[in-house]
Parts: sequence; C-alpha cells; structure tokens
Amino acid sequence: MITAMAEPLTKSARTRQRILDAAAKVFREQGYAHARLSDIAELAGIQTGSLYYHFDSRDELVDEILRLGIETAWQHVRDALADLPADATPLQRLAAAIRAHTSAVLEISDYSSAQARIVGQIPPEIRKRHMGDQRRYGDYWNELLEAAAAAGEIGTDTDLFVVRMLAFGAMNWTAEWYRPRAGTSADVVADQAVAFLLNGLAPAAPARVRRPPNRK
Amino acid sequence: MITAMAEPLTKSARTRQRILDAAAKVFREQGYAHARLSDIAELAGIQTGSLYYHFDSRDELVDEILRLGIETAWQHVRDALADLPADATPLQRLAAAIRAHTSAVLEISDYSSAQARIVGQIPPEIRKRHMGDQRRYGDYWNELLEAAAAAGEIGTDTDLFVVRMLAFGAMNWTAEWYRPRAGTSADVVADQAVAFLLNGLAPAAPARVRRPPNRK
DNA sequence: GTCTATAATTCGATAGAC
DNA sequence: GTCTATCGAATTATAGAC
Repeated sequence: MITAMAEPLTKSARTRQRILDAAAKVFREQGYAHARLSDIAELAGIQTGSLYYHFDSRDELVDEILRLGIETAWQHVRDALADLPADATPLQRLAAAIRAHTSAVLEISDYSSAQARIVGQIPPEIRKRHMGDQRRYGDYWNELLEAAAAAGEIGTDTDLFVVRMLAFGAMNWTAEWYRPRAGTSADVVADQAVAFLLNGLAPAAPARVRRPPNRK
Repeated sequence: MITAMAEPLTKSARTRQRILDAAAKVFREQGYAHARLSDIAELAGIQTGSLYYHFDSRDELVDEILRLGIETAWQHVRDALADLPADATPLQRLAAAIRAHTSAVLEISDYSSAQARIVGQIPPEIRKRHMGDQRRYGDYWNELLEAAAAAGEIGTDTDLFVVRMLAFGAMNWTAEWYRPRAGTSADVVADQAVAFLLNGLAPAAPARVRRPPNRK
C-alpha cells in the first residue's frame, strides 16, 4: 500500500519530474540565458514541443526551479539544525546553517545550485514572483542571526541585513567558481566558508583595522 | 598643445566612448541577457545599425565592458593603496583594497558594476577571453593576502584561494542587491564589508566554533 | 559616420496527427 | 502524452543611400 503509490505515480508526474531534474541541471550549467528548452528536452529524453504538455511556458519552468532550489537548500539547513544537540549555541546553529547552505549550493542539489546561479540573471517579472520565497528564507536566516546577536556572539556594530547579503553572496558565488579538483574538495570549501563567515561576524576582538588611516 | 588633443579627439573616438558608457549602464541595469543593442544605441543617441561602425559584434562590446570593468576597479584599488602612509600594515592595505573594490562596484563605476553583475552570466567563449583579466587582478589580490598571511594577520588554516573567492562573491554580489535607501548608504555597506571580511580572515582568536558538533 | 531598410537567425510557442 | 512541423516574435547583423 505504501509502495503502491511510491514509485508508479502517474506517467505524467514522472515525466514532469524528469523535466524538472533536467532543467535544474541545464540551468545550473548554462545559466539563465543560455539554457535552451531544446537542451532541457534532450536531457529529459523528449522533444521540445512535448514540454508544453507539462509546462505552459519557459518562465513557468524557471519559476519552479527557483522555488524548489530555495526549498531544497532550506530543507537541508533545517535538517542540519535538527541534528544538533538541543543545547547547541546560536553560533553553533549558525555554523551548521552556513555549512548546510554552502553544501547544498556546491554539490548536493542541482536545484539549489541552479537557483544560486540564475537568481541574479532573471528578468524583473520572474524576480518579482520569486521574491516571496527569498524573503521567507531570508527571514529564517535573520532569526538565526538575531539569536546569535542576542547571545552577544556577533559584533554590536554589525548590520545584520548587510552581512546576511554579504554572506549569501559569498556562499552562492561558490556555485559559479567551484570545480572539484585536487586539494580543494567541496568539504574544504564548506569548512572555509564556515570559518570565514563566522569569524567575520565575531565581535572585533583585538584591535583589527576598522577604517583605513585616511579616506579620499 | 595639451588641450589641443584633450577634448576634440576624433569624432569616432567620442562616439565610441558614448557607446561604451551607455553599454556599461545598460549592462549594469539589465544584466547580460536582457541588454539589447537597441537599448544601448538609444542611450548613446544613435541608431542600432550605427553601432556596427564602431564594434564588429555585440560580443566585442561585451568584451570591452568586462575589460574596462576590471581595469577601473583595479585602478581604484591601486589609488587607495597609494594614498596609505608608507608604513601601513598588510592588513590596513587589505582593508583599503576591500573598501575600494566594494565602492567601485557599488557606486563609483558603471563599468565595474556591470562587470561584477554579468561576469557570472556570460557564455563560455566570452568568459574564456575574459579570463586573463580576471587572473591578473586575482593575482594582485593574492599578493595582498600573502603579505597579510606572512605578517601573521591571517589565520594559518585559511585557504587563501578559497577565501579570495568567497570575498569576491560577497563584494560583487552587492551590485545585485544594493539600492540606496535610508539607513544603508553605500558607505555603510563598504564599512560593513571591510569589517566583516577582514574579521573573517582573522586568526581564530577565541574558541569560536570550528565545526558543528556532529556531521551527517 | 550615421541613417533606413531588411536579411538572417534563433528560439519559444502552437497545431494537429498519432 | 508525445511527436512532427511550423509559425511568429525578437534581435543581431548587413547593405547601400546619404
């Protein structure tokens, strides 16, 4: 009874899933502009015209990839936090979140990679529809940051909105430059991201430079 | 004799410059895919077809914007470092570089903004031609980082290549999300970027979290 | 050098057979 | 549901007059 509907589903649903998987991969690799429907169809093993039985337009397909990309990354982050001991500090929770998000973008999910890669390339109308997803996920991160700030684990003159954007830029850009190679595995990148970003938030401990000596 | 060729130049050179300025602005605002030659021509005050007297193709125009974008940011960074007192520490030099690059991308130059915005959107052939510029600028940053590392101002288990990429992601992504508004000026963003990124590189002073307690 | 007009291409999208 | 065939819109690029 459980397996009865676990695998079969409808033929339509399975094809739709193949298309989405193919689209995520193609968008991840080609970016928004150069991902052609013909590429996606080919990878999904169907003809271009057949896509339109499952999606009304290219934009609708993009919408879905973006939504699933955030959803997947978010789920990975939630899972990682759920794995932490109950007494984990806000900073430890933040560390786990950074690792999980970075890993999702780097290697775990084509959807998350695709979202990170093309979110800066999409036209305004699509962006507008995607904004709700982004805001919700952003709010979630903001709570993590607020908690760490409340615990005194983040510098007091830190603008949480700005550093959140800086951190997302750093994490999401990995989708662009990272290619597995000797010496630099995805795990290494995730480790470095955790150390770098967490440290960045630290209350300025020693007298590190605040401003350059003189300004133009 | 100096002014004799300062302003006039050839008519062709001046028009070419107008086109480039217009292109930088349009690419900055629209991104790679949605910047039409007709938009650029309109902003430059000429007809679309006339562009081809000055550039052989759209790609050639993009090449030039990318090159000038890096060149401009780089020049701002060099100027900022030149303004520092001779005894500035490697860390202070790094701080000035971060501020200068971020400012260039945020508000100083349409070329630098455009480069930061579209570098992740361009097709492989263009990217390949642009790689030399990127590498040279990256090497320059690497020297700044090496110097700070040699001075013991950067954590020893820091991968300089990875953190450089993370930092560029953070800085360049500002071109995407930043819009001037009350409370968050470009200066504030630059300040936060300097503090955040510089701190991120610090030798892990107190016992900040290194890894989450358990890993999947 | 710049214009107008138009060719050439590339894709997204639709129609209708099966 | 998927295929084949084709339409149509958008936009880069070219030709030739001025």
